[in-house]
Amino acid sequence: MKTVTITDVAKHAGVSKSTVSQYLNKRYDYMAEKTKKKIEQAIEELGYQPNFLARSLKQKSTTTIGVITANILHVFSTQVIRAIEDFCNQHDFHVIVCNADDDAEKEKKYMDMLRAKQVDGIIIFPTGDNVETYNQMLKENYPIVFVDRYVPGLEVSAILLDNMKASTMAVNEFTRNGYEKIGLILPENPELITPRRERILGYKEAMKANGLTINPEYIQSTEVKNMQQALDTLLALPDPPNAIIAGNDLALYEVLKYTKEKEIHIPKDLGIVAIDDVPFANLYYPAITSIAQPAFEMGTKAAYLLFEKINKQNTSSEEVFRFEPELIVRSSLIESTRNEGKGVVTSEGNN
Amino acid sequence: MKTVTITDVAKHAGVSKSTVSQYLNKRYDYMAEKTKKKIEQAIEELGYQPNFLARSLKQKSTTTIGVITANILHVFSTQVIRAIEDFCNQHDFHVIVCNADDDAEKEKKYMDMLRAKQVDGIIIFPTGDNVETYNQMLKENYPIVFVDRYVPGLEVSAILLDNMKASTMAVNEFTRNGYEKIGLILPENPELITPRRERILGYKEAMKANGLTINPEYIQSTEVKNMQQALDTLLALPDPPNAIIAGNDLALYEVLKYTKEKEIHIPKDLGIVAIDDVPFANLYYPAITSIAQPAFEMGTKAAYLLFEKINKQNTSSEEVFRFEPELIVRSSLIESTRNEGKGVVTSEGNN
DNA sequence: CTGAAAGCGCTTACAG
DNA sequence: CTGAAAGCGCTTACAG
Repeated sequence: MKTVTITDVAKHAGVSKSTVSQYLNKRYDYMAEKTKKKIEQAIEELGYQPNFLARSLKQKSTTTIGVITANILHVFSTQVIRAIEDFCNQHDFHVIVCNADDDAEKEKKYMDMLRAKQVDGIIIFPTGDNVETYNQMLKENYPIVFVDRYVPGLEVSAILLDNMKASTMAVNEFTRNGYEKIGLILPENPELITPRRERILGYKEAMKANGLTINPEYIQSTEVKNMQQALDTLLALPDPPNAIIAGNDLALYEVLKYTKEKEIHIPKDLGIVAIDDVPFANLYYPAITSIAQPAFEMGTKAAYLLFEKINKQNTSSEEVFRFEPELIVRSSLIESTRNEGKGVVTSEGNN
Repeated sequence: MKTVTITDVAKHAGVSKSTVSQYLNKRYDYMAEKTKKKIEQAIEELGYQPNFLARSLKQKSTTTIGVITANILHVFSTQVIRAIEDFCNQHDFHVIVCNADDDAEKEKKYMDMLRAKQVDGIIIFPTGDNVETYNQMLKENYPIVFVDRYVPGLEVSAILLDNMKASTMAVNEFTRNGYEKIGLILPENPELITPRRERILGYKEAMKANGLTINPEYIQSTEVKNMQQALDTLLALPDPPNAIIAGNDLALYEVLKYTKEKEIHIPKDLGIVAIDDVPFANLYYPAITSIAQPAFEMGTKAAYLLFEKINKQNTSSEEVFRFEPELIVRSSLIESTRNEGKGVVTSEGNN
């Protein structure tokens, strides 16, 4: 099946390519009705479909963006991508999805190829390990936006959770109910990965603010596959915690797996607060008190920001946007008798 | 920042564009060492990055494919996409992800634009409502593969779960343990959506095969938002089921939400088997007996098949591939004392 | 071993 | 109101 081009249409309709092109781009300003009709008919008869690639080459826009995420299997990433895709679809853009798996080399390969393919911009959950490339894009004024993580020292717009606040909320929810021995478990690499670093920091500060001492052994940052053991260690301490903050969804899975296997009762034996609200937190026995992040708003904002850059509307300096976490009180810790009413305490997102 | 092109490199290196192009495509056969060096250096000095678009226009391949899924938020879709993306990445392809939301118009728009952008092929979870476009692509020999669903009467390669077998397994797991009053709940539109249609069919046949009568009221196929009510209806029946098959992950969420709210005890009051194994099925109290589908293998196979078509290796007729579901026995139904050993009964996927 | 020329399928001033 | 021409940034026979 030979592909039919604009030249074929022009011939068939007895007009020039230019005119057909005008038609396609809806520049009817000075177009005779019958010319329109002729072209319309030629297109119909030949089953012509414009080649977007050729147009992109000329117009220097592919109406396509790239998203480089750590791993699309994480619920948060999926939700962010969904929001981005929705936004893009409304603007007739497409999104190329890439999984960098926290691997700097993969990330670099994706960034390079995506740009070679002339995507109009890239949204990245950065590994943080390709500073040179990030910088190069910045220098070229190539539209990029970071999500979930930022890279210190780089002037890139970033969409982040207020992670300090998230762990503060978690700690406070415990202390408010009389807990003092609060552990924290989350995946490895807190130096590199913004949310992990900040959540640990926020935890520490909140502990201090509550007049509690920080026991370094109470903080377990480790590979997911070692978490069962980390939990063993944590609970075998001479003075073990009676409360645990699951630093993200992966950590929560591991904690629940552990408590189930060891028949540790929540909240009687152990109180739990999870950062990242997963769909089943509400269905669990007991329902898990969580700190939710507004994934959809964050994704939408990222897309919005990228579009501003693409359209050069925002030549202002790069900014960091912090989104508010939301505490969803459920039943995974024992409530002390206290003055405050029971129920959902929320703080609305600002963006 | 003016973008630097192959012409600039040629000038800078003192050679022709053709030679630079040869270099870029690693056709060194007859290239003098010093020519290579000169070009290499010019590229380095200018920070040249080839424009893939221009190449694609000429070579008629974008090394990009499209995936049109119903909704990336569904765990199954996410897993399939992850597998596809992995496969593509290994072959230096990219994937554009689209959410059709079971909306035929959205699907059509995506199909059209994706082709206009000259993607090399498309993997679709079809709505089934764009037969004309599907047919057109087929006629043009445009590479497409269907996943999860197929469209009757269309000769398109499709990757499907053996849905009949999945519900048969679910029914048998119940009957084997003495259950006879088995309900089925799943989302609406069983006429259109293959897995739903087939799961109902498989359920009916398995009931018959077990000598059980089919009570139409036991089958609830309804919008997700009406499922709570459907469950009410189901359990308010004069002779209500004591076992329910959740026809997919969404249905399972609704069932668990319902049982939790109504304080219905699983498995004492109600036995549950879920089709689609969700990550938390294993963590739930009680752990949910599930029929898993091999999402990753299915995604990989879809990508593999599409690549065969793209490379014209597979000009043979279109085929339907059925993947084997796997029964994972857990604790959401009461086991009768019986001869078979307890434990995980699996049937391996074949592909 | 390397270069000139044509071409991929469009768009866009510009001329008439 | 419409067309001829140049150009987007590459690749690819072909000639020398």
